[in-house]
This record gives sequence, C-alpha cells and structure tokens, in this order.
Amino acid sequence: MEQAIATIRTFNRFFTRHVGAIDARFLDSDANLPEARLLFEIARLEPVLASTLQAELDLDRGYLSRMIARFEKKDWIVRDQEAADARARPIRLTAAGRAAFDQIDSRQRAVVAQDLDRLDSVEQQDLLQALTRARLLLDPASGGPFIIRPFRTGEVSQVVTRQSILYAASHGWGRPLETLEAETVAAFLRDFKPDREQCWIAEIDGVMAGAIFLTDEGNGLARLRLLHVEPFARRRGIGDALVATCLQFARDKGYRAVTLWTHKILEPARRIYARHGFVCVSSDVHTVFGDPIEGETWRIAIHP
Amino acid sequence: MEQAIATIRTFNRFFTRHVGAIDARFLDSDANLPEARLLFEIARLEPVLASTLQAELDLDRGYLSRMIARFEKKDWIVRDQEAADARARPIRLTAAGRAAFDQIDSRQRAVVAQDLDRLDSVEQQDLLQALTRARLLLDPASGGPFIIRPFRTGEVSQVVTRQSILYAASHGWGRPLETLEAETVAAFLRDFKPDREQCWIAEIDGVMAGAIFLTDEGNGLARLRLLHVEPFARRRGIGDALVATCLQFARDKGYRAVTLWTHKILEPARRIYARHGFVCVSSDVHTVFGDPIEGETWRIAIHP
DNA sequence: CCAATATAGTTGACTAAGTCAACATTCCAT
DNA sequence: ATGGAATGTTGACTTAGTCAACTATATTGG
Repeated sequence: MEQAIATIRTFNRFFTRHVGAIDARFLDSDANLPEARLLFEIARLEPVLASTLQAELDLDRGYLSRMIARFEKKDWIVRDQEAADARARPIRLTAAGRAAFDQIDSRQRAVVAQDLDRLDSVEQQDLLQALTRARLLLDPASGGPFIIRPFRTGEVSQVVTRQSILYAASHGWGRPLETLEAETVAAFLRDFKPDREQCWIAEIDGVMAGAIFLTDEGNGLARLRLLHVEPFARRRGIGDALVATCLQFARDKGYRAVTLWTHKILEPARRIYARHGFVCVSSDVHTVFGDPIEGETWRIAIHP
Repeated sequence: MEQAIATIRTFNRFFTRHVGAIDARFLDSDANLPEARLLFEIARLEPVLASTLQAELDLDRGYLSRMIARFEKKDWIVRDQEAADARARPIRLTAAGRAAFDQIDSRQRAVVAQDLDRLDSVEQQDLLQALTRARLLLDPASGGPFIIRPFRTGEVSQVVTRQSILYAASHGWGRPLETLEAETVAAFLRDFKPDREQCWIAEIDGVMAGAIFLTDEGNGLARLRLLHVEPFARRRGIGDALVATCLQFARDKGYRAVTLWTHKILEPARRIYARHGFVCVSSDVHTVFGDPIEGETWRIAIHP
C-alpha cells in the first residue's frame, strides 16, 4: 500500500509539472490561464449558467462573476435572460468569443501535438490507452458510452491476460485457467473462420471494457466463450450487449444452437445467460482450476 | 491525431481537477500548498540549494527566496555556508522541519490512500500500471533501474499482445505472428518445467519493459524465444540483460547449447545475440508472416 | 591575472489569482 | 405566505506569483 501511494504521488508530481509546462507554452496575451480554462468550458457547454461553470472549474463565485463580467466587456459572450428562471443568465459565445476560443484552442492543440510527435504510433496508442484507463479507474462515471466491435491485433491475447488476472484475484484460478484460455485463443486464431466465428471487444473511450468469443463446434452448434467485463465497466449492461451480439451473429449465420461452459459460482454471468434464454443442461464438479468447483453447461436453441 | 489530442486534453483536465481535489483535502493551517510542495522537495533532496529547488518546482527566484526566509523564521530549516562556493547556502531540515514535513506528508498519504481504497486490488494494480506506463512514455528518463524476474499470472499472454502490436506496426506481421506466438506460450504454459524452462520479465517501476523465454528442446538443447524490449525501455541494455539471464540459466541447468530463431531484418536483436556469442548457423526464406523474409537459426554452445 | 560573463541569492514594487462575507433577487417546498 | 435554498453581484481582503534591480561570488577566455 505504501508503495502504491508513493507511485501515485510520483505520478501526481510528474503530471503537475507536465501540465504546467504545457500551460506555459500555449499562453499569450489574449487570455491568461484561468481565462483560457473558463473560455474552454463555456465553448464546451454553452449555453451554460455561471453556477455550472463554477462547479465544473471549482472556482469561487465572486471570482467567476468578475471574470464573466470581463468576458462580457470584451464582447466574447452575451448573457440572455432565461424565461424559466429569472435568476439564471445563460452564457453564450459571440462570434468574437468563438474566434478567441478557436485561437487559444488551436494553440493548445499544437502544444499537445508537439508532445505526441515525439512518440511513434504504437507509443501514442499506448499512452492514450494508459491515460484513459487511469481516468476510467479513478472515475468510472467519466467514461462515455461503450461500443462493441470485432477484435484487433493483440486483443485476443489481452483477453487471456485480463481474465487470468481477474480470476486469479477473485477465485484463485491461476495458471490452469491461463493455460486453458491461452490454448483456446491460440486455436481460435489458428482456425479462425471469419464468417462463422468472431471475437468481439467492448470498449469505452478506446479502452477494452470486456470481450466475448463465438466459435463453431460443428453440426450447427456454436460455443460462446471467454465472456468478461472489466471491473470499471460493470453495471452498464456490457455483458448483456456482448451476449446479445453473439446471439445475433449466431442467428444470422444460421446456427441451430449455442452452448457455453460456466461455473455455479459465477453468479453475475449466469444471470446474464439466463436473461438471454440460455438454460443449464448439465453440471459436474471438476478440478481443472485447482479446488473442486461445479462446472455447468448451458444451451440455447435458436429459431431463425 | 485530432482524436489523440482530444483524449490527452480530456485527461489533462480530468487530472488537474483530480489533483486539485486531493490538494484541497490535505491542507490545513500549518502550510499552504506551495509551502507543502517546497517542504516536500527539501525533504526529498536535502541538503539542497535554493537554485535546485527553483529548477525542480519551476518557481520564481524571488518568490522562493521569501518562502525560504519564512521557513527559516519558523525554524523548519537551517542554511549552512558551503565551503566550496561562498554564494551557495545549502538548506537542511531541522527536527521541527522534519516533524512538520512528516505531519503534512502523512496527511497527504492518507488522502491518496482514501482514493485507492475505493478500488479492489486488481484495479489498484491496473491504476498504478497505467499511470506509470503513461509517465514512462511521456518521459522515459524518469524511469528507475530495470529488474528482471520470473513471470506472473497473465504476463506470458501480455508478451504475445505486446509483440503482436509492435511487430504489426514495425514489420506488418499481423495475425500469423500472433497465432504462432499464442501457440508458443500456450504450449509453454501447458508443459512448463520450472527447473528446465522459464519466462523472465524485465520491469521498470513495476511496468513490463521486456521479456524473454527459454524452453527445453530435449537432448540438452534449449531454445531462446520471444525476446522483446518495449520502445520506452530501449537503449538501457535490457535486451542484453535478458539474454544474459537466459544463458546463465541454461548454464546452471546444464544445457549443452542454446538455439533461437530470428530474422535478418531484426538488426538490433541480432546484434545482441552476436554480442553474447550466438552465431548464425542457417537461414532460409519463408512466408510464415506474409511477405517472404529471411529467417535465421542461431546457436551457441555452452561450456559449463 | 583580469575583464566579461554567469550563477546564487535578496529585495522592492508590482500584478494576478483566489477568498470571504454580505447582499439582492428569485425559486421552491410545505 | 414563508423559510430555506439557489443564482448571481460586490467590497474588502489575502495569497501567489512576477519582474527588475541589486550584491556577492565564481568561471572563463584572452
């Protein structure tokens, strides 16, 4: 824990300096830093109330009031009188305000672009992933809506990594699980039939939020495999969406039934399967992952 | 690129707020924020010159001079007269200064700990990894020394992910490479003989910086496989250290020779192998990864 | 060896950034 | 209708940060 705290604080110091350097480089005479930030938020949220800006930027009301007055004097903004609430004075940018914003904004983008340019494209991707992942972990609510798409290079192995780590922590399934999954995805890649099989990745803001596989078992039977949802992405219906995507694909491809293997103790997953019409058709205790656990085979018939 | 810039700026805004919230929570009457930062740097670097602190915190000299005078008045610090340079006045903490620092520091740690407590242990690990990875990408020089250790859960698959992505970007080797590597590590896990084989991970500040495998080929022959070093970690000798680790292990375990498969175009890797005494014993053009490339078998005899 | 230049640190005079409390106005729930 | 809360404004203030001029010492190139 002490180590973790130290790591976080090291990053905080590092990033505070980093942001400070970025801020210093884009500034000029048009607006100072708090003004630039305020202008940015107005542009992002307009029409917007002063109280919203105050909450968003965590500024003092009086301080903000005066900055807004300054913006009005510069003709960057106009303030309407809202019909519904006579206290509120929604702020909108004027053309001049928009121009000022564009100028500041493009200078800011240029500075960030300079930073990014020192990295090659893989490193850029890694950086974006790392930053976004950190943000989603620190504040899951800050994530946008999820999307579901087919896998890309490296992602099926990433699924194995994530599942191994998550199940090792939650249920103590370690190497045996990783071995089984590594073999499963290796076979998936080797025999991949794009028109009969697929691996879908759920992502939030470009970061993997979950995954699922559908493979061909022959005889019109498909197998759903390796469903998982990242902790930061739970309670958003991603598991349901992944299963629904699989089932739709199975239907489209003319499969007669879909089967899957799960475990009695994986309650959230079982509830998802049940919701989508799967039923448990058999179960037996096994020791594949170490201690004895009850494995279950579920199945759904598909009526096209 | 625009998307990348937007992602970075979103994170910058998010993190500025986040740090602001942390700062607001730990403050009290003893010291304000700049003072707390200054005290932290003094504690970290003492004995330290004002000019060093000025560079480290990017403060105005005059401003800093006055803060230091304040610290001296509070008896938090003493300033010596340096023998070597009569201008310099190295700063050291007094016992009272150390106590003030400890108090502030432990409050700061408590606030960060509170934040971390909302995450489970896997999420904590993910967060630390993500933040540190971002830092190392933005400033590779900020990384500490590397260490080399055996693999942990999920890491062999992570190696496949990273190699697939890196080779896809650099040489266009996509799915065929990922498939081959996935099969390789699946087999490694399935047949793992801890006293004859190993996978080592190089890490910097807790983040994977590279990896290497050694597997048993039978008849006293070992195979070195899947060497890679992350871009942010290159030019530090990590590749050499990984190969040296492998060879030492092979020697210790009584192997007679080590072989490996590489490619003519992988110049940096080939140089490492050559430095350690490997010689190319055969080569042939193959199309396993798509376009024809020249694969090479290298070998080293081991004299225990 | 010395003049020019650089570095360590201080001081006075200033501006920018942020805080706090009191206030007016309007809204909303009971 | 009324007490409490929200929106926004204003005056008086503190803290944070900047800039330029200054002293004292060190370094360096001729």
